[in-house]
Amino acid sequence: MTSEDAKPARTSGRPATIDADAVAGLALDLFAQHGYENTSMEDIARAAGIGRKSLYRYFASKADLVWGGTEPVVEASTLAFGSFHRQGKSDGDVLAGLREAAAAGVAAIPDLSVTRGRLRLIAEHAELTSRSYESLAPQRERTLAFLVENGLSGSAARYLSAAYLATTFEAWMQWAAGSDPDPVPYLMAALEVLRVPLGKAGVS
Amino acid sequence: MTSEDAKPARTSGRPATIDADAVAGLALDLFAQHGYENTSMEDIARAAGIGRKSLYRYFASKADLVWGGTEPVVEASTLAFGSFHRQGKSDGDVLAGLREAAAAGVAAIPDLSVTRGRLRLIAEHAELTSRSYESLAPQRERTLAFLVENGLSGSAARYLSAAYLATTFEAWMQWAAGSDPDPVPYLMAALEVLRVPLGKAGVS
DNA sequence: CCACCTTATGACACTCTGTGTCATTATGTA
DNA sequence: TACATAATGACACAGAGTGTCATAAGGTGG
Repeated sequence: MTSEDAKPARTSGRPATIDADAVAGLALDLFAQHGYENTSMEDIARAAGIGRKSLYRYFASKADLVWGGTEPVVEASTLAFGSFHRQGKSDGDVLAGLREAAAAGVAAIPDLSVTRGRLRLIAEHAELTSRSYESLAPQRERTLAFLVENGLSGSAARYLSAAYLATTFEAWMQWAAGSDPDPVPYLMAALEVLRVPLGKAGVS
Repeated sequence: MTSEDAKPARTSGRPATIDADAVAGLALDLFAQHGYENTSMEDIARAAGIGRKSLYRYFASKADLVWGGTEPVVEASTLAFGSFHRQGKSDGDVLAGLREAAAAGVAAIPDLSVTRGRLRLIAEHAELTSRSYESLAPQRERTLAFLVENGLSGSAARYLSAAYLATTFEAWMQWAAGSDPDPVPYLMAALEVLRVPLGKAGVS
């Protein structure tokens, strides 16, 4: 999400002058100040000193301004899946892998208070809460792949990954609603409701 | 959702001339024929022979035309929770209650093929899939209440109900994607990934 | 130092969703 | 027949999101 990585360092052409992260932060401020629906994309663009169309070039939708910052968490969870597998624990409890992934996501967040603000904003607006399904789609795929790699059948993996996404999201929301500094206990409690169905090793 | 119940039988005033169910059915036909996003509310209104504003009086949003028909399922599940409790099995496995509720929802559907079409449409459009969070909100509350009444702690109930909603939704989507007539096996398989966390009876 | 090329930028116009207002119409009741 | 009630739709509006296109700005090669 940060504006400097990913981009393969172009050799020519006009360089970007807009700092996407700064604009997103500014938008969050405006949302906190005037309310989400009372702040139009036009308002945000004007406050950022850019055109509305330019704003849309960096953020595909208004919701992206809020959800955009969650991508690093997904990325970190993905990496945790990778290392879990490589450590050769794959014959063990895949739930341990899910726990590790959830905790790794937490560790990837530089400033939890910003995340709390973001999640509270999401909780307050159904339009944003709904977006969780789409925003977590990459994580759903990664989780599914991890579970299948570790011996679960396709359908069991699908249901377990759906449950994993839903419970961890709910855990984050519960954490955000309160004032506890550490979200990990919430995540661990949430994952307590999951189990690996019997006869998991159907393949290979 | 049907246009005749719920309404407390007014004593005077002009009676409604619009059949909401018929309009929703017509909209589904148009969506199937021209695609969801290629069909505007204006198109639907025109095809139904009514004004766009009147259409919005019956359906708060375009998504409601698709999701509206799922309310009976939620209602039936709710009733199943009630009877489960009254049968005095509440000291037993609450997961059995969830299974009963899921199955009861299936039994409440008059024509499964219509539901399959609806769910396929939902699956194809992220905009509609997202809506599941909002559309299932009543069911989330009912499930939460059921679990709490049966001795789960607030947080465990919250996580379990989130997982219940997510897995059953995923089960419905899996069923809709295929051609099996009965969704129940999908639902039962999905619920296999759930468990009641230890120390559930923390209250009362 | 200049020409060129690539890309960011924003002005303009447009469609569609969703909402609010308000006059009109139709129907059952007194 | 008058009245109250509620459905209906015409009109107008804000805002999200998209497409097109001319222009500006900086780097690269001559």
